[in-house]
Amino acid sequence: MSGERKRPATATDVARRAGVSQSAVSRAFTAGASISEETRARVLEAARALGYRPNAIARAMITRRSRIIGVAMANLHNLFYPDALEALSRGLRARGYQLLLFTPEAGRSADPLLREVLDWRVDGLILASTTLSSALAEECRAAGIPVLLFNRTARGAEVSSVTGENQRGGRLIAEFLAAGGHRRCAFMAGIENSSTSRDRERGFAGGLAELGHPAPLREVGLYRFDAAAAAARRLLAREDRPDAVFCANDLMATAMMEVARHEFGLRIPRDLSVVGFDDTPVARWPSFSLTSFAQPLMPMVEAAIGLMTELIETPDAPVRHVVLRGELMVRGSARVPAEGCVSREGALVWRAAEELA
Amino acid sequence: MSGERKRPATATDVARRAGVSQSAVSRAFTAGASISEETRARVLEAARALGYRPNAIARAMITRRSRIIGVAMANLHNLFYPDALEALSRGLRARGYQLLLFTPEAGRSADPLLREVLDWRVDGLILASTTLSSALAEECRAAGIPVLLFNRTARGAEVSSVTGENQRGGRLIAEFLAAGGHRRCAFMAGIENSSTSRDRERGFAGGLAELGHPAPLREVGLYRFDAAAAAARRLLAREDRPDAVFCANDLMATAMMEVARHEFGLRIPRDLSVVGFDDTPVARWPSFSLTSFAQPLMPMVEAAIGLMTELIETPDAPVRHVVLRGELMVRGSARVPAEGCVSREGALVWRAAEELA
DNA sequence: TTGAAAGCGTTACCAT
DNA sequence: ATGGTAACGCTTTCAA
Repeated sequence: MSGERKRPATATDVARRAGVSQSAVSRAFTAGASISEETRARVLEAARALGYRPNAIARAMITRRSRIIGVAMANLHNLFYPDALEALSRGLRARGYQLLLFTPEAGRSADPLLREVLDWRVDGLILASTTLSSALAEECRAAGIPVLLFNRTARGAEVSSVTGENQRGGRLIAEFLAAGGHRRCAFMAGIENSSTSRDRERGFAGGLAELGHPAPLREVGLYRFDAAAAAARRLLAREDRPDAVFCANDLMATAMMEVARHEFGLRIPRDLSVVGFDDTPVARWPSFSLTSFAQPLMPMVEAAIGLMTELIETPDAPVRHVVLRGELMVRGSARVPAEGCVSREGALVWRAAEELA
Repeated sequence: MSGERKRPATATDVARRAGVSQSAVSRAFTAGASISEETRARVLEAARALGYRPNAIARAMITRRSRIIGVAMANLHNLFYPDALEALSRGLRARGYQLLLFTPEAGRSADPLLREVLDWRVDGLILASTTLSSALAEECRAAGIPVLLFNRTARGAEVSSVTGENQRGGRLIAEFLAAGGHRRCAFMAGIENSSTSRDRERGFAGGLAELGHPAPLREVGLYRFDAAAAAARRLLAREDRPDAVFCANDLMATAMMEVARHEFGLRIPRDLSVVGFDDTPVARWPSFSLTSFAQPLMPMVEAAIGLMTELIETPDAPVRHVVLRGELMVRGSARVPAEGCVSREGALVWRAAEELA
């Protein structure tokens, strides 16, 4: 026989059992509250006996702080994101926050989802795969709900963000490929209107231009394996096939390598150099040994959590853009220039031109 | 100047503006409530003007149903899980539930985390990477909170679950490798005390035994790339090196292949056959072309959501164990037996012995 | 330090 | 169909 669904004990139940007021129970569970050691002990004992734990919903109701952070994340097949999510989850929880997850679809607007999340009066919003509509951004601002973009920036720049050096990364890769003697570079874009893809491309194309190279060929891989494989086929079938490709993330870079080797019989890096972005675990697999720009994942997550808690505690904190330094991890998927690389902690890293000055 | 953090409009605000009672506002937002079309329209108009949306926290408080499902998931670098998480998130939201994520650490008990999640009076718990302590399982049962294990089972079997055919999968792989003429099989375990690894191993070892094969060699790869690579080195350095390895997930299988090829110079499948489990996207990459047992991810997620909603709505629903059929996708990483494979939807699939009868 | 009482923003149950 | 009122379980005054 089951069905004895007893409703959870409340503070009043505990109060009765401990012979104190319900307020006392509340105080016993509030750090730094004014309560004698003796009554607190009595309360805690009674609570233990009844299996009492304060109802977070009621607490959120009265304090008007939910201690919930809404997190938007999609594109989870790009391993950068699951890792980020796991770290965010742990970090938020360590600071007493819950993580309410929502996963916007690539194509459509995230606004309806966002609204549902806002219904929970979340204390903050971390968006890792969507940008806000400006209408919703304004709504959040007016409601005093901090919004933080993770690994993206907004066009209007009126929302705080934490990112890696997308543009500098692209520029470094341009330098690196140029130094490697490549003459016909290509860029494989991710999702066209994402700030990450745009910034990486801007840095790359800008860097090539400065070095007197022609503008790179260009295809779109949507940050997905299949789309990237199709883009790779188009790129490699051209008369003027590129001798180097920078793919806007590692997943697309692996697709590029797979197609180049198995469908076009190319040898990497002899016939084609491939560079990725994010330095996800697959980049270290021997089959790929992918040269890739490493974003500092854990520092980014730490910064995001720190900034978010600051935004929550300081309502009028100004919009901030935190950019964290990364570096180009040099491996075997792209020709290595004769000089310009340095060894760091057992790994090879491309030394930026500006550092040489 | 900002800082005008106006608190969100309440039902009372809307009522005042619309010239109705606060109860009317509530009814306007409750499907099937007894309210005239006219007042509803007036209310909705006022609500729109004020940007009002019902406070989910207050609603949860009074209805005693949070419409939140707690989801435990870790091991996100195994791509099976991010995909499952994304699907769970979408499916739950489509049914009006929020997803509260928590990510237990591999080693330590999930109980403390679970407690925090229960503080939110979640309507249900889906555990994809942890098993409950029996104490907590009992607590949940008493409190009437449905618990569902996803891709795992509990020892005591007193908790409902949704899984693929782990044991049958292991058995099929044994048959497949035996039919391929292999004589020295090995098994690479995942996390030792996980039901998935145990069941896959039981099926595999049992199948081999029935076919008169010796017990497989055995190493532990913890479901992780690095640990699996280390295990692979131990396995391949042996005098009696195996000629076939079944790895309990795809990630470990790729590690196995990488080590075999790049450190031992082995050719796959000529020198070594490798079989994985989960049929994650990487299995289709040409470099691996991994033979792998496909778990039906989307049906599993659908079943989980369906079962969970049923458990929520039917308090005394009995414990159920849903097992969903999968199949062994045959590719190039393991020797293909002369017969026994059939083509299905353009892919090659191993036909189970029991189907031949 | 303690208890009583007033909310927090809803839904649900009454009457009307 | 509508409005008044009592919860829901807690935190936070305010007196004592």
